[in-house]
Amino acid sequence: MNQALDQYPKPSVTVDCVIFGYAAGQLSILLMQRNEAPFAGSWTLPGGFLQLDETCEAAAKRVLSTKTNINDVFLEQLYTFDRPARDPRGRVLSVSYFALVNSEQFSLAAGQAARDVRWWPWEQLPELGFDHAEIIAKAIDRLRSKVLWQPIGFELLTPPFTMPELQNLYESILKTTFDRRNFHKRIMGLGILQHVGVRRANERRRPADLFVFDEQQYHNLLQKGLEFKI
Amino acid sequence: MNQALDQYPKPSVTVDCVIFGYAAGQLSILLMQRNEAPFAGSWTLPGGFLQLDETCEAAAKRVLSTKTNINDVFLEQLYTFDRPARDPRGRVLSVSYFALVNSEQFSLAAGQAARDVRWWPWEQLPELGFDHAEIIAKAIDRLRSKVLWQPIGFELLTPPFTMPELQNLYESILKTTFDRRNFHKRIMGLGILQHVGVRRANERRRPADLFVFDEQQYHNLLQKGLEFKI
DNA sequence: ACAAAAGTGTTCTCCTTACACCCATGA
DNA sequence: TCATGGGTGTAAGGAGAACACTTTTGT
Repeated sequence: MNQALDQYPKPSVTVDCVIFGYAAGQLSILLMQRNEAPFAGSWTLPGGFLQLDETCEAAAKRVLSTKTNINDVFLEQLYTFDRPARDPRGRVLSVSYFALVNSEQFSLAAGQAARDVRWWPWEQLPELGFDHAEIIAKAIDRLRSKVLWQPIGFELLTPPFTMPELQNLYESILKTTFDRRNFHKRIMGLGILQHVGVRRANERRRPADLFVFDEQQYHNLLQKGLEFKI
Repeated sequence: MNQALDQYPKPSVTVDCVIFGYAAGQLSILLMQRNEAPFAGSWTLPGGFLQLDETCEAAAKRVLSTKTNINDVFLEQLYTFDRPARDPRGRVLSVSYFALVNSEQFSLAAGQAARDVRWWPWEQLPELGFDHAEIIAKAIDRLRSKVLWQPIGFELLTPPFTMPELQNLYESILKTTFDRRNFHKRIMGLGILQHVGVRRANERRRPADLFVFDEQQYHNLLQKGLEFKI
C-alpha cells in the first residue's frame, strides 16, 4: 500500500442494497435477519464490505448474487451514508444501492451470515439495524421521483401484465389514485407497450388485456426520460 | 480500532467539491492547481481526505473553508466515484459534493497544497487530473435537472439582480433561450421575488428593475419543489 | 340475471406559447 | 433624435382533467 495514502486514517466501506420488488399488489423490500453482532437478530439491508479490486457496483451485484440469489437487475447508486456513529464497531461508510426486481422471478436463499431472507411490505417494515431505516427512506424518495421521469415501474412487473396491475403499482408508489381512462391513454401514448391478447380466464371477473414491453422503445425512454405527470 | 472491522481491507476516502459560481454572465467552476504528485501542475477539484470523526459534508465544508476561503454555501452530496484505478496511489473513493456560490461574495485564497485557485468558465475547462472531468460532468447533469425542480438558480446570483440576469443564468445552464415575457410571468408567478426599485443608471441602456428574494417563500419552494418548465 | 371489474371517447378548461408595441436611457 | 435593450398584455392552441356507458365474465 502506498505510503502517501497511509498517512491518512481510513474508514471501512460497505455496500448496502435497497431492493424493491412487487408481488400480489404489494410493493416490498428485501431484508435479511442478521446472525452476528452488532444487531444480531435485527433485520437489515443485504450488504457487505467493499473489496479493494472491485467497484461499488460490482460489490452490490456480488452481494445480491451471493446473499440473496438475485442477478441481473436494475441497479444504481443511491447515496453514501456517513454518520460517524452509524456503526458501533467503528467508522464505516455505506455506499448504498437501489435495485428494482421482478420478485416472482427469483427464489430467495439465505447465506451463512443470515438466518432468513424475506420480502417485507414497504409500509410494514420490522425494526431495522444500523441506520437502515434512513437508507430505506432515501430509497423511497428516489423511487417516487424516479418513477415520474423514467418508466422504471415496468422493471418491477413480470410480463405479461395488465393495465390495472400497472396502475395499481403506480398508485402504490405515489400514494394517489388515477383515472383509469387517462392512465390508459398516457401509458399507451408512450409507445412502449404491446397488446398481446386477453388474459386466460382464471379471474373472478372480466379478464383484463395483457401487455408486454416493446424493448426497443422501452430502452429509448429509459435514457431519454419521459414526463409522467398524471 | 475494532478487530471485526480490520479483517476487511479499507480504501482511502476523499471528498471533492464541484463549486459553481456565476459572474459577468458566465457560469464557472472553481479549480485548484496541484503542487504535489500525482498530477502536479494539473487542475483539480478542491478536495481532501476524510477524517474519521467528521461527516463527509463536514469534510466538504472544511475543504471549502480552508482551501478556497468559501463558507456557508448551498451544498449537497453528488455521487461516490469508485473506479479502482481512479487514483494512481492506490484505492481511493471520492465522495463528491455539489456547491452553489455567489462568486462575487468571496475572495479566493490558495492554500499550501495549491499554486493557484481560479474560476474557470464551465465550457472552457483546462486539462483535469484524476477522474475529475467525469465528476464535473455528473455535477453539470445534476445542475441541469435540479434547476428544473428547485429555485437553486438564485443561489448563484448576488441580490439585488435583474430579470435579464436571471434569465441569462437559466439560459446558460439549460443551453436554450426563453421568451422574455413568458419568463417574467413564470418567475413572478412563483411569488419568491420582491421588486426593490430601479437600477442605478450606470448601464449603457435603459436600466432594468431590481429584485431580491422573499426568503420565506424561497425556502418553502426549495423544499416543496416547483415545476419549472419553460 | 346480476354483480363486479375492464374497456373506451368526448368535452371543457386551464396552462403554455406565440407575438408587438411602447418606454427609458446614453450617446 | 436615435439606437438599444427593458417592460408589459392578449389571443390562439394544445395538453390535462373530468366524466358515463357498455362489455365481459363468474356465480
